[in-house]
Amino acid sequence: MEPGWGRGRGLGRRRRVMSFTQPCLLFMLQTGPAHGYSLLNRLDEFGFNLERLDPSLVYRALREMEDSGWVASSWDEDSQGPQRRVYKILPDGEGRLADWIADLRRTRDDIDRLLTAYDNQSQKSKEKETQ
Amino acid sequence: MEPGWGRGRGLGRRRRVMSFTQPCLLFMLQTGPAHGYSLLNRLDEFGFNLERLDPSLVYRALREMEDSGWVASSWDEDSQGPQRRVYKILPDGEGRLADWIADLRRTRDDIDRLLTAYDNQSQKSKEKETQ
DNA sequence: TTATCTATTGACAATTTGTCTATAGGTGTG
DNA sequence: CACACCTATAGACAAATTGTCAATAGATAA
Repeated sequence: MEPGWGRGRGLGRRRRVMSFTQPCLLFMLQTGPAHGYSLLNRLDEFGFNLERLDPSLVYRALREMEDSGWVASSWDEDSQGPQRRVYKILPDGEGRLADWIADLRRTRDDIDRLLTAYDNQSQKSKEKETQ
Repeated sequence: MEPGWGRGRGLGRRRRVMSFTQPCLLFMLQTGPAHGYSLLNRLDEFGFNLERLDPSLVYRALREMEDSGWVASSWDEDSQGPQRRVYKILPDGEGRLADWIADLRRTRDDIDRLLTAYDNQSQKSKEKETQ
């Protein structure tokens, strides 16, 4: 459905994995509504380094997903402190997530193929050495 | 060594996998010198769709890697048809490839973590349905 | 001579990321 | 109260990466 690493020329234009952030956010939202800040702080579960991750990137990703109709947000009424937006996933978002997951599976398999080839190659050179 | 998906804020700036093209090219060059066109046509082994892949992207990647000192090129003397550049990997390129492979391993593991979580979640919803 | 395949390059637009700054309410401390 | 610090979100703009298209050119086959 979505293109692979093969880009360019007419058809498939966008990269397979739009930075991994949006799929992770969508996945977290599939388990229940949450506001940006808490999502941000749970991204380390997916390999993000929270000290290096600029929060604005997460908020931007959420806004973009809202523009795309994958999530909806509203201001949380009963919250102490500064106002916060609560996001929830929409049906289109669940569909998008399913597509992304399928893409990620292919991506993982592609990476695996290279890793395996590399390991085989290294193995071969090593065997040659000890001949 | 290289940053993860976590971007922004000072330290790790570049994305982990620069589009997958360069690692694949470097890997192929590790098995022996080759010219751009033949490398291009072997990229389908790594999941690229050759019909959609714009050749200019491959040549650009090769030129960038040459600028970085990872590969070296020379014009092939004894070749029929249009002149062609033969690339070979340099020691720095082998080092860079090893780093990329390590990054890709982490990337694959990160993706795997999300896929596993997604599958578990789907499994749970299914079980709930049939209750 | 026209098309097609091999082979490479360059320019420029579009998209995605990265960085930095601004805003603002709440809490705890000296 | 002044100050630091944490929660929470947003906006502007620069930098990097990708995508698209067009140009060039030799060889070969119809």
